[in-house]
Amino acid sequence: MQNRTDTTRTIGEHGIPEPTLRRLPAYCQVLRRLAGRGLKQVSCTRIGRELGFDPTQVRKDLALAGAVGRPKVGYCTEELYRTLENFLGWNNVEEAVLVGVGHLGTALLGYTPFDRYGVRIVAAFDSDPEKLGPHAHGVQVFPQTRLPELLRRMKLRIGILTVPAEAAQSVCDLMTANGVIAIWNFAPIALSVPANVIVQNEDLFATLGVLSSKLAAALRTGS
Amino acid sequence: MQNRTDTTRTIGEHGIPEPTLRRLPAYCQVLRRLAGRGLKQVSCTRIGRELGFDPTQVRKDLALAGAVGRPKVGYCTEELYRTLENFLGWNNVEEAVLVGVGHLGTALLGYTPFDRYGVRIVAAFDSDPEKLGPHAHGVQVFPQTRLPELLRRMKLRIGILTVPAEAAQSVCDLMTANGVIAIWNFAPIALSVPANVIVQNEDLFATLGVLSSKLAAALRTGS
DNA sequence: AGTTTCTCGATAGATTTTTCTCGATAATGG
DNA sequence: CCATTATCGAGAAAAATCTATCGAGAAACT
Ligand SMILES: NC(=O)c1ccc[n+]([C@@H]2O[C@H](COP(=O)([O-])OP(=O)(O)OC[C@H]3O[C@@H](n4cnc5c(N)ncnc54)[C@H](O)[C@@H]3O)[C@@H](O)[C@H]2O)c1
Ligand SMILES: NC(=O)c1ccc[n+]([C@@H]2O[C@H](COP(=O)([O-])OP(=O)(O)OC[C@H]3O[C@@H](n4cnc5c(N)ncnc54)[C@H](O)[C@@H]3O)[C@@H](O)[C@H]2O)c1
Repeated sequence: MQNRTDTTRTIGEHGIPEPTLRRLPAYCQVLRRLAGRGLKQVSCTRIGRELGFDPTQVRKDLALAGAVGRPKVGYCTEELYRTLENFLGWNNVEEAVLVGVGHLGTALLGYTPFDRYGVRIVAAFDSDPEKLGPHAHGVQVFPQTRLPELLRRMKLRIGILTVPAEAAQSVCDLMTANGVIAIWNFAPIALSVPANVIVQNEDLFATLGVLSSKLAAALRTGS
Repeated sequence: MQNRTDTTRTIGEHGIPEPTLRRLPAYCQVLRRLAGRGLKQVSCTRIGRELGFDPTQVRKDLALAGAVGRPKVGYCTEELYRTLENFLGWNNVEEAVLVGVGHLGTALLGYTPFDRYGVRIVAAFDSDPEKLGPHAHGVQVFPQTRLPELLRRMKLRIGILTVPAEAAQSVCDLMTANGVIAIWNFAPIALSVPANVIVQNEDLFATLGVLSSKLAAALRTGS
């Protein structure tokens, strides 16, 4: 089909389709569950049924992540899980910083099984003096003013951003200026960052938008 | 291209591509911001620049949502905003129920500007007696046992699910059995529901997976 | 042992989504 | 008034993604 001079451009280093990438965590969860039930072998058909995905798609996704299976048998549950975990970078946990200990930030700080997902929050910051002090799981909340100093000292590379939208860009700048190269952004705003920095927006309202527009459509049609 | 007997099947009633649907809320946010600055007219180029999207894509998205603009001028900011809001169903706010007043549920209950996004949480439920009573914004937390009764009485159609994964399916069943037809699910598990029920999963770990695998790839390559 | 059945892996086909190109239109500035 | 420029709208092309098909291997059953 496409015989330009240089195909295989996109598949440079981590050139996995993003939709695939977004499905991998779901596979991990299913595998953990099935492994917990003592299932040694697992097939794409099975995984697909659990998640409502097409088996062929599952197979393709797993292949892209580097998994290999055997005909009739499927994949070894444990091995497949480790392959995915390794691919996602979840086997060696990265330490992370969280800025903005409000409603959402507190919820994230309180979420225990985060290190299962490759991230451990080791420090938090807030500009509000009332938020300071030790928090859940012994994570300390520091005053925002100490962010540059501590960030440099601790060499944290992942930043979680849960401040109001107005403050997001300036906090983001502060993070990137002090060594953060990957940002998980919960503020509903597009951040502008240096070229080498990775930003992933957790856009809750995108999901809500899909939900409510589908609902609106269903109500128009249905009754 | 496709001259089957019945084309225009997919474009039945709400046949907008889902990626488009997911971008619409972002356009709303930008428009709100720009309108706040007194901007009467706005172009796709401008919106695209704010969000890092391709202008053509913005134009196509807006067209799909039913917006019309004028050459050289662009769109009327206010009118465009209302068009999108109307398309998303965010102009008439739906009342919603939240089940699971834990870390995440509390954060959502505490989020003031939800009604700007078409949803108002009017009741919450939890199986833990300690969580009962009045909560932020006067939302009452009821015991889980009263869910069927109150759900039927209040005729709520949107359910927000923030219970642990193990409990998610049973709570979901309870919701759908009592009139809920749209579920915003935060539990990391695939729900099975009757055919007419809409489920949107807010899969936080999908985003985190993309982030960490990109970071892992960058670290492998870069340094 | 032979047959059946289930599954992976690869390839090709279909569909969806994004990007590009073009002409028409309206404001702006000489 | 006319050239210029910015913009929408529509349609085509390109790219990405998803789905279907087929062959071969491995286990289970007869
Ligand atoms: N709570 C939710 O359910 C929810 C849902 C969707 C999106 N969000 C988004 O998440 C972000 C946080 O929401 P929230 O409800 O937790 O808000 P919040 O107001 O409860 O918390 C924000 C926190 O950030 C702190 N902060 C403000 N400016 C700061 C600065 N410059 N440096 C450091 N800390 C600063 C505040 O002191 C506060 O503790 C917002 O952008 C919001 O739009 C929240
Ligand atoms: N907190 C986070 O940052 C976070 C992040 C990602 C995903 N999640 C997911 O969101 C969900 C909630 O997380 P959380 O941290 O708020 O958990 P949590 O344990 O703090 O809260 C769960 C709440 O649900 C209630 N509950 C349990 N079973 C119930 C039942 N059958 N009926 C009614 N209520 C019941 C509990 O009493 C508790 O109040 C989980 O599925 C979790 O995996 C949370």
